[in-house]
Amino acid sequence: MAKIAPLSGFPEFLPGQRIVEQQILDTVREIFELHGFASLETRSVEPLEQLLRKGEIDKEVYVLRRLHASDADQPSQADQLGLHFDLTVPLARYVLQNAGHLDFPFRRYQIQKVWRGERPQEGRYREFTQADIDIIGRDTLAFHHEVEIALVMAEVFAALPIPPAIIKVNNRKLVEGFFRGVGAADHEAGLRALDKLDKVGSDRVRTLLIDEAGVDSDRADVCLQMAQISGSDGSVADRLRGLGVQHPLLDQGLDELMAVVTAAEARRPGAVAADLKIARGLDYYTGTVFETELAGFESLGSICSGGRYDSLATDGRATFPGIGISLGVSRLVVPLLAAGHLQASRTVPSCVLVAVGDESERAASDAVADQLRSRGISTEVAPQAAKFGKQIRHADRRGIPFVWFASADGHSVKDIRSGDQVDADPTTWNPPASDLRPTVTMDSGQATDPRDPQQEEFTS
RNA sequence: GUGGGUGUAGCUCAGCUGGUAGAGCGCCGCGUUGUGGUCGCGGAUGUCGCGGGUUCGAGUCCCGUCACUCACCCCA
Repeated sequence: MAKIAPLSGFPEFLPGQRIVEQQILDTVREIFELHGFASLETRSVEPLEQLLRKGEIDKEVYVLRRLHASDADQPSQADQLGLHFDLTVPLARYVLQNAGHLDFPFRRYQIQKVWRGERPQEGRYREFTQADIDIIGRDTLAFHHEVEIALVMAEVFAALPIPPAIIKVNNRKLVEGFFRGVGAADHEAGLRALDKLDKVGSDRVRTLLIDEAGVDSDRADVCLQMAQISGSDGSVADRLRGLGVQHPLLDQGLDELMAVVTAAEARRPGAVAADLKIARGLDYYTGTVFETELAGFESLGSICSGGRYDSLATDGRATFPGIGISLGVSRLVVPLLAAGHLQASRTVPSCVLVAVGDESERAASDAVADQLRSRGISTEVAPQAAKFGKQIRHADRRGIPFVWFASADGHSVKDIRSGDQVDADPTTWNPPASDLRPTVTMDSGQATDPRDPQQEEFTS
């Protein structure tokens, strides 16, 4: 029999892994809604023209084509449909389209698949799930939302059974002002160079700054010093000012950066830190930018990124500035599962397996199952009236904690982990609350409830 | 798109200079004739990625191809 190979970059889960992902998605959704973000789903496709605004053809967009389309009705680029590669561009289109029906500032979350036609690697996929929150204003958007957005994500990280995640913040105005202040010819090239600091080291970045960004060789070191500044208190501003670079944009960016960092530090210490080397590739960001580093998984890159965009959407009369951040659910979950750090307590939702003594007694077992289900206990009935040993094994393989035995003498339920078996009444029996649903465990033996912010510390 | 690595049982892998394919784990059965897990004994499983070539003979050598994977680029 021919083996079906997996399709690279299109991750799929086994049932137990899917349970982990679903619980994480449930937690994300719950916290987003706790903060009043409304759910939105946009279509999977946008006109190619919309996706490629500013003529960037380097974006790896998957296009959609009818199998039976003839060469004659080859659509123009304007009509061609592409799968969206993020959730921000569709949001911009949606806001313009529905501006008359929306109330501003408009707060929405969106958890959907996106597609990018890139070469896959660990943590980067061709089809993956993003969880976005954005706040969109009409003409203006108050600055405090930038703090709010970061703190909502920080709350998500605190609630998830994952290693510590730190949101790194920088500001485009600050960096641009800095590069103007040191007389760089191309501040965008400078940005890209600094972004590589962790990867290629300061010597190579110095070369890039000089060759690509046009920084004078004697000022390249000042840029490197700037890039090495990070922290979550006022010393960040002091160290930056100590470098002596002057530019109005730099001052404005620094004020904004410090406002985000100090406000976040006051409300959730340790969750957010300034880091002046982070750049963010996407070109529509105009101020605050976010990246998130997952402890022990730094090589994945950012698991959650976003920022402020002043002019992503405009209809000529009004502009719609926004602030948003996007959690790469797949980038977070797939590597943690692959490394074996996350485990579900079982591979099925079932809390109870009702044994079947003989096929002639199946109806009685079904009745027990229905009684348990009516009280919210996920229950399945044994597929065969096999030996009880096999039925217990059926439950054991799947991690189902309880097996129910019904006989003419009465009912009993066995906790197959302890082996304890007790008489029970299907109309009143309840499992311990912790067994009602599958639980997600981080590493070995540490049960964590994704909804419980008091989760265990990650140990690697 | 560019460059490197790897394809052998369900999984992880061994298989030397060519000589008819192996281990561990898992799976199935029995011991234990209707209460699993431990233990013991027994058993099943392969187009050796695919196509071609060299050879008496190819998992092994050569060519091609596909897939997976890592790095660059870029990003969640």
